[in-house]
Amino acid sequence: MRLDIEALRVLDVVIEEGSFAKAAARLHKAQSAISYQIKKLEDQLDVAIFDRSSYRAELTPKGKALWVEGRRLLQQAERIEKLADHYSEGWQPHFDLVVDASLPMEPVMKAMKVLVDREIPTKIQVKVEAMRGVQKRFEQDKAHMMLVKDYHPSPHLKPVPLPEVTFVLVASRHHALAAQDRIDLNRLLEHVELTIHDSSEESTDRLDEHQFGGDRVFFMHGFVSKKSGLKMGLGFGWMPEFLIREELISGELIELNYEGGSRSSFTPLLVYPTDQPLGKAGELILEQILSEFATFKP
Amino acid sequence: MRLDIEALRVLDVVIEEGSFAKAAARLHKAQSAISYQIKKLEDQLDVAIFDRSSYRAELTPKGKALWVEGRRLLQQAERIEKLADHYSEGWQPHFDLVVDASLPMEPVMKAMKVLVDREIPTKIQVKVEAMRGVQKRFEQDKAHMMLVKDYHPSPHLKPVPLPEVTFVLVASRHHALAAQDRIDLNRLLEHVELTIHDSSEESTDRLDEHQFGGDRVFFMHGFVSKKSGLKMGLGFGWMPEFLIREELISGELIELNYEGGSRSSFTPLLVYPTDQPLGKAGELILEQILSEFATFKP
DNA sequence: CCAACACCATCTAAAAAACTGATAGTCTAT
DNA sequence: ATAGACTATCAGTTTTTTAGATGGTGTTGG
Repeated sequence: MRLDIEALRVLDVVIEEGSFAKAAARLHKAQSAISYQIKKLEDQLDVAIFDRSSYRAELTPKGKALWVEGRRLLQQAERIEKLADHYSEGWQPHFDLVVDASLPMEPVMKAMKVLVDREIPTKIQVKVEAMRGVQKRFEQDKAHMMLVKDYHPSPHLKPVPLPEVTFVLVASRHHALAAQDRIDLNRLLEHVELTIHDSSEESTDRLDEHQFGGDRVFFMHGFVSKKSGLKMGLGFGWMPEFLIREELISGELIELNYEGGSRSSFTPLLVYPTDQPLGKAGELILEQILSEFATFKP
Repeated sequence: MRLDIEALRVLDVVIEEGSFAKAAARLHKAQSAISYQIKKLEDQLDVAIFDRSSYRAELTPKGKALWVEGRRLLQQAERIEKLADHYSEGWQPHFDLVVDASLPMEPVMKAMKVLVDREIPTKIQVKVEAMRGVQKRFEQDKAHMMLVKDYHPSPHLKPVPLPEVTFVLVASRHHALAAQDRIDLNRLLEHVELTIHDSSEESTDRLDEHQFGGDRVFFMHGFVSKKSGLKMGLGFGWMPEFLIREELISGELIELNYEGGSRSSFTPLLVYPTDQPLGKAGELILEQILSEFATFKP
């Protein structure tokens, strides 16, 4: 017979109350039951927890050390029970959110902070991916929600529109294209294009709508490195407007005068599966993200 | 009925083995006993841990999360059992050692490091005190050992001599006394004496043997601050030779030419009570400290 | 396609553990 | 001294846990 929790619970109460008898009263048990549990614990651990030589049973140093460890175990037990309670109340253990890198992170972060502050029992994971990698990750991880620029529709997926995001075609002010007027596609293709590396590996064949397909395309690993590549004049490329607002104002990055249009807007979508309920955490996250995006001004 | 460890143990084995039946085999129990324990756990926590809709019982996400928490509880339970085992093997929960500040700490530290490296289950506490504070703390805390310069003998205390420690009467080279020849006591008392504050408060009346009792005595809070006080020329005072060896060689501190003798040696003692066994940890500590002191060359 | 197998739930009876209530011994305080 | 508070222990009862048997369901391999 191995260590069991009940004995530790009894030990804890005995020490708190100061005597077996009082502990029995508090636990609504007979005093003999307390004696039994303590004796059992001592037999199991083969340690004298109480010193019976004096009148009142006194805690030995070893007993005290074991008590301290026992309390840690009881705390862990309570954690588990509380966790299970949360589950019964409709909280899920996990909530996975996949976000397209071209969307502003700030409202997502703010929404997460609100949830963290509320001490939600659900463990929330946010994964940032690019292009087709978003939906791939969403399906692969069986995630609960994604924020995307574009996605493969399905009867099981419900989209909710988010505020528009504008992309601008830019290059460094020192870049050859920066000074040119009425640039056509061929002219553009003579230069290096910077784009984001699709996080779903193999698909080098498919092109994103914000990608021209010239001979020399540099794949960057996120908008942060893409932006610094653009700033150092490595090439030209599309950038979300909210990420380069300052550089456009300061003139560090120049909006290209491209014939096909140097601006392009799209409506990002919040997508979630309808074949399973969002759950308590999901509803909250949905609500928070929508509210944060609604008030978001970059 | 509350959460119990046995159910978590069963859950863990079931998940490891992949099926109720295999878990039953490994635990030398009937398969129905496994079913019972898992069902009980699910009832207690009111959470579906396994999904029985498919052929093999599959762990649900909630079940997995609870399993992870359950394992932490099992680990804590093992900790407790192991701790109790150590106790049965003669290890004590605590070992308190009080050390006089005028003794070299290096061998003590080295001895402690050896014990820590051996991963002794006993929690060792070292407390450094000064003068009469050493024995006071020893008695007050019912410590298991002390390293002292001097102590009140008792039939229950056994002393073991340690290598000699030499005290030197010194002052800064810039101090008025530094240049003087054949200093007598009266001359000495004209100057400020630096000494260590006895850590047993009230006893301002009793003087340590290394204390002259002039009008202006500065009480420092340890040999470190005493040394810096001496170096900045605040006064004169006794210092253990091993602590100021470098300063004596460099001439930063000068050994005073005092009539009564500028050097004084004593034999520090390792003292422990004989009315209770030292225990496994105590024996080891005794052995280590003696060996470290024996080989200690400052 | 079917037979052999592996999986799990459920039932009953039996074993084990935990508890109660009573009693006795010990110590404290008045 | 005596009442009161403390714990150990015992016998008997209740509760929990287990084994063993059975049945339904799904898988696998000839």
